[in-house]
Amino acid sequence: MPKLGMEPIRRAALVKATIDEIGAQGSLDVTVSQIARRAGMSSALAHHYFGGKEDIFLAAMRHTLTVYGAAVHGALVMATTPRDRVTAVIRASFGAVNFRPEVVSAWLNFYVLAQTNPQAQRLLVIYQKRLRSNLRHDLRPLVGDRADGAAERIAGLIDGLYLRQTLGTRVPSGTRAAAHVLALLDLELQVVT
Amino acid sequence: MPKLGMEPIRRAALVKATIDEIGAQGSLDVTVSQIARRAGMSSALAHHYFGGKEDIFLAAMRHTLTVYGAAVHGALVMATTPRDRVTAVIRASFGAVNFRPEVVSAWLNFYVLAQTNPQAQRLLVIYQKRLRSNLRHDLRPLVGDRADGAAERIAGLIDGLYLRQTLGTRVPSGTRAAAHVLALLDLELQVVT
DNA sequence: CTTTTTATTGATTGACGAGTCAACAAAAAG
DNA sequence: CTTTTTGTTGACTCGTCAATCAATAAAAAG
Repeated sequence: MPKLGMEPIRRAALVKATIDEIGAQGSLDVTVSQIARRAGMSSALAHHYFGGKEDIFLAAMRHTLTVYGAAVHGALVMATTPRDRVTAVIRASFGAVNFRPEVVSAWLNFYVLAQTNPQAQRLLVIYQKRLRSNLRHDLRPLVGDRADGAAERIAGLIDGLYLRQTLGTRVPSGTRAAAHVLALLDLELQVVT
Repeated sequence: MPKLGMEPIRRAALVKATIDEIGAQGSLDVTVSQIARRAGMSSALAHHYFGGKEDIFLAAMRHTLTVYGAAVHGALVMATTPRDRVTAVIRASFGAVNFRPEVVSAWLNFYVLAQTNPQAQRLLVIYQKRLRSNLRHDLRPLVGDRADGAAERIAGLIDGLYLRQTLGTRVPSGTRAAAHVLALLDLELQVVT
């Protein structure tokens, strides 16, 4: 009983299923069948709407990055001072939407994908550039020409805490992770020059 | 023409080949045949000396961690003051041996392996604990009860810079990466309480 | 010498997975 | 109504790969 206009629905379902499956399985070794089953359709249909497995992966990455970007953007509009803006970026990075274990696990695997897939690499590089650029921009009025280094360290620590999260030894706490980065921000602002 | 006492030689060759192959390919999707070929033997022989693929991976991880640990240890014996010791750990982390692109790429993939393999997870957790413990111990005399947070931040930044390295956009520079972490150390020590 | 132990591989098996295709169903267009 | 477009799948192909095994060869032990 084919209903019309299924394409966007199916694509969205597949993208979500892909992130969930990669996250749940903790690996890129997920079959198209698994993804399709999780999205409630046959693997043939998945191949029909996307060209192949890699295209599905890339769409899932784009979606993840978009969600992340939206969270950051949403937090930024409510911030006024430069310091508030930096804080907003940090908080958004560890917000409930982005810092869920499956999502973090998916991120890790996207880094792996980027090792072999130029498209994936491009996407991650863009994300990195944006994050640093955001931080640098708002740090400039706060610490002047130390902004570059500070942005690099804050961004690096964010990535590092994500990585740590993938080992999932303790219960995930975005709040705690954010606190670590905010402490670093304090340090950067307290500096005696 | 079988020479005797080949076992340790073959095992070592396989371990090295595994790291190289994972690094070169940027993925855990390396076949036993590829590893064996790189190590100059048949895949059957690889299976003979190790139980299976996972055992080969775990041996490669152990080796990587051992090499890293040795580098840190070697740097520590030449350091005297607490600050020198922290600096030594940081420098060793980004030393020429550990910060080669293939090795960093292998590290990334070991994190992925740890998502599904409990043994691999255990190994990485031990590495994390050791690194933090080392840092905490030497930071204590420098910053007192702020040592815990400082160690967490420094360790996190190290991991984050490793992660960044895997995207390999620019030429890898362990020196530059180390400089970032040393700058953070400066901040931690300059703090006004 | 024979027998055992160690080293080694080509060939094979068995499983699994990406991608294709023919065929069927229903809605929209004509 | 017919035809075309859109949605959907089961079955199949083709390739790959981990793991096994039988067979060969040389050294060591007896």
